[in-house]
Amino acid sequence: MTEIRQPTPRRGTNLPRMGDFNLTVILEAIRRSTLGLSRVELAQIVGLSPQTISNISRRLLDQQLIVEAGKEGSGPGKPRTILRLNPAGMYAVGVHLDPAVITFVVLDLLGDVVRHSRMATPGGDPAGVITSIAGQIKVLIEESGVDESKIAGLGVAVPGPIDLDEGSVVEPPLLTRWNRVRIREALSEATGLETLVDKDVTSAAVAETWAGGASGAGSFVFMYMGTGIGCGIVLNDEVVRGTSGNAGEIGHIVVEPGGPLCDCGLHGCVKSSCIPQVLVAEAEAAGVLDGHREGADGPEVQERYAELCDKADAGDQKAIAILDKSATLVARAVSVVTNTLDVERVVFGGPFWARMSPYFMERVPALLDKNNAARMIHDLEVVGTGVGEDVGAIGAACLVLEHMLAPRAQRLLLEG
Amino acid sequence: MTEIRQPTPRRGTNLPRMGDFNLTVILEAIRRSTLGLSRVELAQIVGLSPQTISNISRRLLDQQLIVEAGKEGSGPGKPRTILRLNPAGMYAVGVHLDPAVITFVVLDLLGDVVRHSRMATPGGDPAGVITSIAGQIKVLIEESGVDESKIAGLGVAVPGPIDLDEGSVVEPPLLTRWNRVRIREALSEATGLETLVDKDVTSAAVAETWAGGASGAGSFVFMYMGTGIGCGIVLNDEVVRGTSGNAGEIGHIVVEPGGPLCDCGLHGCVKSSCIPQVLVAEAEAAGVLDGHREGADGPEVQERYAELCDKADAGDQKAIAILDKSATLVARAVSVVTNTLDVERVVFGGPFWARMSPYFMERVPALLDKNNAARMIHDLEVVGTGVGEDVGAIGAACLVLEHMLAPRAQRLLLEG
DNA sequence: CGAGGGGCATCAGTGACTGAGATCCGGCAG
DNA sequence: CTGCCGGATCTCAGTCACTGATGCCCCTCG
Repeated sequence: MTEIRQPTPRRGTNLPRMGDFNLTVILEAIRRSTLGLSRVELAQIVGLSPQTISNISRRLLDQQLIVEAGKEGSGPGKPRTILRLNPAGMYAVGVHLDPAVITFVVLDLLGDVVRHSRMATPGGDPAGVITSIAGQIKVLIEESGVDESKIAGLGVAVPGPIDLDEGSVVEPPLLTRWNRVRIREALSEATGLETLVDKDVTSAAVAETWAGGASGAGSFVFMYMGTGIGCGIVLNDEVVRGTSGNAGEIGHIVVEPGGPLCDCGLHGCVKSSCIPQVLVAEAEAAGVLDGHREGADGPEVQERYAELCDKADAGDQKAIAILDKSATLVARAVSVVTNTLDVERVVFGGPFWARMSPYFMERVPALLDKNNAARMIHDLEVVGTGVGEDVGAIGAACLVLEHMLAPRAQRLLLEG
Repeated sequence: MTEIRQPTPRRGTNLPRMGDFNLTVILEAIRRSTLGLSRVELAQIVGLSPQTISNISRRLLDQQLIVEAGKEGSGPGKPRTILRLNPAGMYAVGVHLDPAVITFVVLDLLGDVVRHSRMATPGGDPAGVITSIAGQIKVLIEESGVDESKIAGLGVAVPGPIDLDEGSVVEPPLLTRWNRVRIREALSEATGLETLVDKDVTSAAVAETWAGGASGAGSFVFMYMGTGIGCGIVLNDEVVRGTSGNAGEIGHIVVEPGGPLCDCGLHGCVKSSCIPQVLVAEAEAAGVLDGHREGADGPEVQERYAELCDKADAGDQKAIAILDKSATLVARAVSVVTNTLDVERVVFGGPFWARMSPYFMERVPALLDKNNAARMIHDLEVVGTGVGEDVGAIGAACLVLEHMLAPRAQRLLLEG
């Protein structure tokens, strides 16, 4: 128990901040519409006067963030000029540093992938790895052919725990030697790009808000199904990071009575009962998968997990049982989170999601509904993300877009 | 799985909203300072120019929300005029509808209780109960001697689940017959006061932000230890309510492997393992408490629980063991929440807290620290609330103050 | 081909914050 | 006791974002 910190009162706001904020509000409205919006529609939606909309539209057009895209005349009168996002108005680079593989993407303003690449995570010391990453980023940008002045920055998604203030990685379980490595500073210097660092699951949630379409709006939990299982949290369109950027640690929620012993001393935590590595081991023990390969790391687990899913897809009852059980267990953990936060939606995603999706979608929605404390008041949607396997890297790039262009309340406040 | 809702884009902001918001920012800064602040200090803290501070101070003085309270001259130069909250500038009425007892308070602007009263919760139909409540409110206001024009409104804290949009109570487990009762409408009509309804645990968290001093700032979880156990969540000084106002349902977090069977089908949930009723039953079974009284309702449980604590205070090892175990179990649930949200503080409170506090404060901090996923990055404070047993009712009144005077981001946005 | 209607731009007008300078207030040196 | 000085606060324009009124523009329809 430490001394209570001196509270930092919320700071005021002023005219320029207000203007910038309204600009982002309008941009978000355009972004969230599939087909673009006219100025009049925007005025209705955001509640500002048409004049203000016109002025801000002009600023956005000047900045080339939006373009006028044709007219739409339904009845009499002057047809509406449709405003649409200009995909080429801004780009961002995203890197996902995973214990097994590093993924790189260049994203345009729409959140579409312009170019991507991967490399196996080198095992050397962090400094060397960071140099490799910086090199690969340069190559990727060149290959993409994107005007460098249009690149707003670099986002980096890393496994937790992290220190958001420092921009550092703090001893993640599967990345030995990465002890308090200030990756933000290092990559910022090496690439010359404005750099943001965040946790992988948080990045995935941001990806959903930016590139995920309708399911990325409002309040939701993004369940990231990777080598580990974590969640990203978005409440009222704003991502929740927590005091130090470590929100979303759900590995020690107990989901399986009498399950395997976890390093925390309890049995049947998410971390010890439903992560892919455990399921693979279980399948090996049950004879569903042949051979026992110990010390399986990232890519190997993914392969073996795919084998397990293949068997299940082919009708192997034991394989199906393992996947079904994992769905049940994960649903219990999700219920804990959704009941704590009363969100309106759960979005599943991550590198393992595509293969497990049929088994999960069949069971999870009903289980969540059954355990939903607010069942009488509202439904709880369950959807799979539209953002694919690279959600970590895409989310990393979205961190940059979100930071620059999302209407966060924080943007209004004077900094101190 | 339902159709995805049409996203409701964030609405813009304008000049008057900005002015109102800055007013609340300044008020909050003054409120959070113990001894009052001068205009110059305010300018530094909130980041606005001294002129703006002066203008807003004048508005606040005109509204009698603050007063000039003496001068403070340390060196040469004109001494600073200290601005302080005017306790009599605004009042709010709070009601906590608990299954066992209804508590009423009148609060001043500082969050201090001006007057309070209680009544046993009548068993009749809701309409009758609501009439009684309205009557008691009238009496309380008269007795308090407060100028009615200074009463900003009425806050009502109720057990969940609730429907925030409707302002209704939706079938709480211990209040039979309260099925979708629109208590907000009913009490608003009956009393003529602006009325807000919220969940008891959320109200308790709001009480902490308003009347709890330093521990009510920043991001924290308020653990409400009542007949049931729930939590209120505050992130970055703003309370989290969830889609329908039902955030904070943690009753089904599994904390005791092989514990008692819960109605959800699992064993050892918070709800089935650590609520007072269960502990009392356990104590009876272990012979710590004599006699077995079944169907114990609210007040009786509290009495019996107090007896259990008396025994423990007197050194009864079995009683101590029961309380210690409950602390361990609750700590597990708290860890789940704090790791999910990465808050900086846990605040314990509620009607049962005072008695359990020594047993909890001895064990919980260490247990939380051990399980803190962000342990390497920051500490997790554990404190008991300064707001006493009436935290529910006080929080209810604070809902009104918070709604009118807290610098919520929501205040900036145009409504639609 | 003209009327009509809706979209959008222009032009002041309002109001909140800002910067410079004036004013006020108390302590301190002479 | 008096004048000087430093700091806090106020006065007075100035800037800028949003708003309301007005008018131009462009398309459809009769």
